[in-house]
This record gives sequence, C-alpha cells and structure tokens, in this order.
Amino acid sequence: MRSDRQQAVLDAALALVEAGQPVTISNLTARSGVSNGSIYHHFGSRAGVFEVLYGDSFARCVAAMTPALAAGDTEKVVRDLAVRYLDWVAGNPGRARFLYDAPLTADPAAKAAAFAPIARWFTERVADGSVREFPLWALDPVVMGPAHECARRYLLGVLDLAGARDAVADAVWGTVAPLG
Amino acid sequence: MRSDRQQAVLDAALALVEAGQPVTISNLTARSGVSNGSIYHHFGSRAGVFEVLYGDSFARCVAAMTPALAAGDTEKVVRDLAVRYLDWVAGNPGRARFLYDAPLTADPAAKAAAFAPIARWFTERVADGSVREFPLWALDPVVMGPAHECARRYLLGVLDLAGARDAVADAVWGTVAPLG
DNA sequence: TGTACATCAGTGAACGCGCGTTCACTGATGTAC
DNA sequence: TGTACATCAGTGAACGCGCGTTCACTGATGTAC
Repeated sequence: MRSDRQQAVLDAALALVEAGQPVTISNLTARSGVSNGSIYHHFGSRAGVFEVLYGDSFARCVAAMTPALAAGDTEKVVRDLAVRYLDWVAGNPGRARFLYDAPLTADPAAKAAAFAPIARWFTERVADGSVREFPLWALDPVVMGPAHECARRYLLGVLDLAGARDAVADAVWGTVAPLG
Repeated sequence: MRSDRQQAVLDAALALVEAGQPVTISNLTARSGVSNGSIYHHFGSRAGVFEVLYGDSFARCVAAMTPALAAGDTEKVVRDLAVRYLDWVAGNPGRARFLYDAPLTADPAAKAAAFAPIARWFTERVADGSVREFPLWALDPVVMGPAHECARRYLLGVLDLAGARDAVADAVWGTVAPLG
C-alpha cells in the first residue's frame, strides 16, 4: 500500500522533472510538503524514490503500448506500437525522463516479463514471414530505435514529437517490413 | 593554437569519461597535472572545457562518416554510414559520451554545415527515387535512430555494439529503402 | 646596453554553496496484561 | 478499565562533503625608450 505522503513525494518528483528542476531532497520537501526525515523514513534514500518511480513508469509505458497488438494487420500493429510509444512519451514527459535517465534501475527479468507479449507477437510474425527476420534482442534498441531517438530529443526540447509521428511510424515499419 | 597544457586538460577529460569517473575540476587537475587556476586561465570555466571537447568530437565523428558517401551503390552507402558511425563510437567512447551528454553545445549552424554533404547525398537519392521519400530533418533522429539508440546503450554498458552492426545496418537501410 | 613596464601562463589556498544524509526527538496508535 | 510499553509516522536542525570558482600571487617573456 502507498500512503498519501508517499504518493505526494512521488507526485512532487514527477512535477519537478517536468518543470526541468533538479529532484533534490529539499525541492521534494518544498513541493510535497513532506519533511525530509519523512522521505527517508518511507523511501530509505533519494535513490529509493527514483526506484519506485522507475518501476511505476515502466509498467505504465508498457501498458500503454500493448493494446496495439490487437490491431490485427501486421503493418498496422507495428506502426501503432511506435505511435503509442511516442504518444505516451508526449503525455508523460516526466515519467519518460525517468526511464531514460535512470541507469537501469529495475531488474531485467521484470522488464523482460512485461515485454513478453510484444516479443511473442514478433516471434510469431518472423516465423510466418509477415515480418523480416531479426534477432529478438534488437526489438527495443534497433526496431524501436527511431522512436527512442525522437523521444529523447523531444525531451531535450529540440524536436516536435507530434510532427514526427508519421516519419517514425514509416521508419519503424521499414526496419521490419518484408523485403520487396 | 592549442598549447600542451590545454591539450593535457582535454586528454584528461576524455580519459576521465572513458574511465567512468566524473569530470570535476579536481579530477582534471589530478589527471592532467595542470593546476585548477591554469584550467580557468585557458578555458574560463568547467563548461569551457566541455565546449571545446564537444566541437572537436563532433567534427571527428562527421569526418569518420563522410567517406561512406564514396561507396557508390546506394544501399552500400547507407549501410556504411551506419556502420562507420557505430565503429567510431566503439573506438571513441569518451568523445561519443560528450556528444550525447552535452545539452546541445555547439551552434546548430555549424552542425548543419558539417552534415551538409550527407544531407545533399540523401536529397539527390530521394529525388531520383533510389531512396524512399522522407523529410530531411528526420535523417539524424529517425533514419539513424537505430544506430543512435544502440550507441547509447553500448555507452551504458548494456549492449554489444560489434554484435549489433549487421542488425543496425539492416534496419537503417530498411528505414529508407524503396518500398517493394 | 640597460631599465622599466605590460602581458601572459601558471599556482594553490581559500571560499561559498548546495547537496544527501543523519539523528535526537515528538506524538499518535496499537497491544499485553 | 487502567497502565506500561513497543511500534511507527513524522519533524527539522545539523553535519560533512565535494563541488565550481575566485583571487592574490609568482615568474618568465616580450616591448619601448
């Protein structure tokens, strides 16, 4: 269970990141109204706050993407995965920053499990040839590469993510589309 | 002109980044043997060191890529651009970190000028149809997206870049290959 | 040739600041008997 | 029912540390006359 105060701290952390301000303990106490001692009581350390937020955000991101698998048509699913990711980042810039900035908090096993449905979907399409062959480890960094790089630049404030949706969807589909 | 001491500081900064240690003034003085006052005399501030290193590294990176344009065959050029980028990152991890970490030092005009030959090459191929149509702003973040994301993860220590070369080349070519 | 001065590279102790963290404490709420 | 104690949420002043930066200073090398 998560108490009101814990939630207040997490909300404050998110608000700070979105406002471009550093997530320091003193900023957290100022934004949340929770004393620094209380933050340590509940989270153990500053890093503890980040870990909770990372786990939360990763789960939400995956949850926002998986509905794309229901689209049916292979090309539509791939494009929708990319677009859903971009939309989630645009709608949750603070959480997205946590995911990119964190030096790999959260254990890989949990991440792999969350990604499993998407991974399985691709494995099936590779098997029946509706998608080009590629190693599974490449799914996130390579296939989704264009989406990630655009998301990162959007978070830096140097790219219009809404204007990039089509180009990213084209590119991501291009990385796995069967060769003509 | 760059004095021996200036170069010593820049070398030390690079060595620190490659060793995963923070580039603080005290670390710079320890590694380079140059006193902190001298660093300020030559670079003005800590950020001044970063700016010089950023400019240097960007120029080197582009210089390492442009020879790919001479390959002739369209697909070979595109694949070679991606591979050359990955190889440069693998061979210059410290400089690559500077490029990714810097919050956009170096003016956009200089960057655009350095990229001009590559941009022109793509413009011509788009015009004659040997490459799919895409907006030019998408060249770096979208087309090179898979290479960037893999480079970033390699620098974080969670991806084998040598093993990713082929998959990245496939994907990058896929983002611009004419539709079948 | 000597002399006075300006310029520039270089030194390292010292400063101020903000950070994450610690710690002694308060007060409310069980729980045992 | 009362009493003693343990547990837990919460407070906020204080601490230590490392950081980027400043500054008064030294010494070598022009340059003018």
